Amino acid sequence: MSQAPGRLTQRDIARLAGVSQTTVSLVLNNRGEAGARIAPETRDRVLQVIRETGYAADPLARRMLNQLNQILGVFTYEPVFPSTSADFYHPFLRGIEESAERSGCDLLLFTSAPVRDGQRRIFHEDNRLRVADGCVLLGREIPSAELSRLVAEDYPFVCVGRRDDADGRPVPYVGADYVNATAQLVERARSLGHRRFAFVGPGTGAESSADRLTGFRRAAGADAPFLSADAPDPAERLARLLEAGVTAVFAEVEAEAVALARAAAAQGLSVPRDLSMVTLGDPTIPVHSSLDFTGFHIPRPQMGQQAVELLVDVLHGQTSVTQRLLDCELTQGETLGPPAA
Amino acid sequence: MSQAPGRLTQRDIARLAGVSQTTVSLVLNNRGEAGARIAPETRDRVLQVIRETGYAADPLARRMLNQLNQILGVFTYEPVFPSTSADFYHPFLRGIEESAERSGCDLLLFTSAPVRDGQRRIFHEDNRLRVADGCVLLGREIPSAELSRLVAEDYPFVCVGRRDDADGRPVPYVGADYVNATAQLVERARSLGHRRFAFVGPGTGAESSADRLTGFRRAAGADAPFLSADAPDPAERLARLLEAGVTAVFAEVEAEAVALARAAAAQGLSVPRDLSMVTLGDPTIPVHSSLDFTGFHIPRPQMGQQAVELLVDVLHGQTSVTQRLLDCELTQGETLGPPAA
DNA sequence: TCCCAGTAGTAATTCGCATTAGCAGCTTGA
DNA sequence: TCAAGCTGCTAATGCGAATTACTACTGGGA
Repeated sequence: MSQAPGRLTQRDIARLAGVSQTTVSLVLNNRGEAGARIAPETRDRVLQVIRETGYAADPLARRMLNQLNQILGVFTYEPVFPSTSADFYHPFLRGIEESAERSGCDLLLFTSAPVRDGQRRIFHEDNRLRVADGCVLLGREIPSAELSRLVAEDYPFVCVGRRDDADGRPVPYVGADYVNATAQLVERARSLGHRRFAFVGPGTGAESSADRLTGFRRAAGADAPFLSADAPDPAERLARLLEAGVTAVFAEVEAEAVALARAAAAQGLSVPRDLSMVTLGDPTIPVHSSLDFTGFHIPRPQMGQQAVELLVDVLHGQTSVTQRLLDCELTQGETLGPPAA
Repeated sequence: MSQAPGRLTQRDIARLAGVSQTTVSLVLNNRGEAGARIAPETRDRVLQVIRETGYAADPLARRMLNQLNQILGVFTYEPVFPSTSADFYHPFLRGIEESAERSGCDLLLFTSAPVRDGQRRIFHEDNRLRVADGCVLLGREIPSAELSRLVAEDYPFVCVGRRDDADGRPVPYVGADYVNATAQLVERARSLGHRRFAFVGPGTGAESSADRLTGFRRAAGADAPFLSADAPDPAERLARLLEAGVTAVFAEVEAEAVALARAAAAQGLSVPRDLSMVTLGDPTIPVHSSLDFTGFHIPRPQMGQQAVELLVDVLHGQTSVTQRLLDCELTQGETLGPPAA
């Protein structure tokens, strides 16, 4: 019915060049020279028509035959261009874009995925994942059901951020080594003389949360206090920490660190003189604070970049290692100092 | 490669239910009741098998039939996710994304377009424009040669931002009415008592520049001073304006307004007491300034949104009006006041 | 003169699904 | 009794591109 006005097909090209559709296809796919049993003269004629018309193969038709289209999908669990959290997601996307450009691929944003229960879902009636050759997945938390299904269907994809196995099968990813970065920060605190550490934050749910807690526990000991930030009042949380004799606090979220620091200031305590404070990664939500926190940087652009590179390798069957962890750079900051004597 | 091994097809379902593929298709598509001449018994049997197997139609195959791929291209003349200028382009893209989501389309970013002469080009060897059903074009300045070719090829596209005709043929766009917004600001200044106005900025090149100058001239008179910001020294430009007796300056670019204001302050002049200053649109480059400029807002998200809507309409042959101008909202600000007596 | 090999192209088929045309078998109606 | 009209299903076709199988032609050697 709704006839696409100008969609050109190989038949059109064939007609214009006075050859068969097969010939057009051969010209396009044996571009090199090997095995192409097409006279140079003919090939040039066909290519000329293609150039003049700007013909490009229908990606759907090609995917029907399991061909690659140089199209990489990008699936985000939040809108790509939001006002909030833009600052956080952007660097990943910048890396993705950069890498896609280098490998000559176009990026397909799956904006068609409808939001359900406040989240986008990959799998829905009419999911168009297969339009892309493969897909990069971006999101703090990715429902494991979706991951399982992707793995089960053998769909080529790479997550940005480490992921747990899905149904016992490894999930391809390029992640940041939060475990190690967190552990290193604890060690740094220890070498400054701290002995009582505490972790404040969710610590569960997303892998990124769990990894930070894991790193903390590894270095601080399994019995070090772990405070989920549920308690409504920062002052109360601070009080509990001080009661426990904690001298160095590791906050998963920068916002929490800021809240605690403020509560401390309200009590006349100063950071880091009376209490050291470390944040575990770049803020997801922009926070206003004059404090230059000690912590680490997440190598976001690199993660995006390498995710695309890995995906391309996977698509070309050029790799068997599908999981990469990148180091985080520790930042000096000014919120970690020796404990009060 | 990416074909899931055990992927079910209607043929499989048909075999399992002991019917033909056609029947399966009919059962699935005439679900309602109209025209479906399938015995309830048969239909139930088919549905049963579908339920048991979890079969889902391949969306690619479906889309093959109704000619539209639901892929909208987005061509930007700069990278989409840069660190600089992100603030300016983002709102457009947010609108585009939002609208694409609503119309169930995916967005294809043409990251594969190579950069030549410091700019991306649509048309290059092997351009993949036609992979998408149509395309949204984003950029301050779009080479008219490219526009001409798009129009000539009858390729469905919509520009964000007004564009001049290409080779005498109208270019589809959703733009902002800079002419009117600028003229209104001049009128506002006039009603405050100003009589000598000046326009500072390129004023030519991109349509967006030209439109502002046009609006300015329309309201201020063709002989009002127009200063291209070429002169290297802001102080010098300021001097020239004051010499000419100008009391209200209309700066195309916020950065220029800031520079002039600074130069004025250096001479002990204050804005708006000694000199009124108006900026014509949101800053393209973030500028640090404590001044809250009088000017207007560009309805960027709306422009992006409507560009997609228009494109979709064009693709469905549902519209003949392919040019839209949106109003800009004037901002009060504090840099426009009555002229010094 | 005939056969084999090589060259340059085309017809036919495939992917998974929707749609159209059509084919049996069973009522009706006159 | 037979054409006309249903009912319930299937064969055939098409979407656009890739691939396989095949054909038509040209030379060269014996």
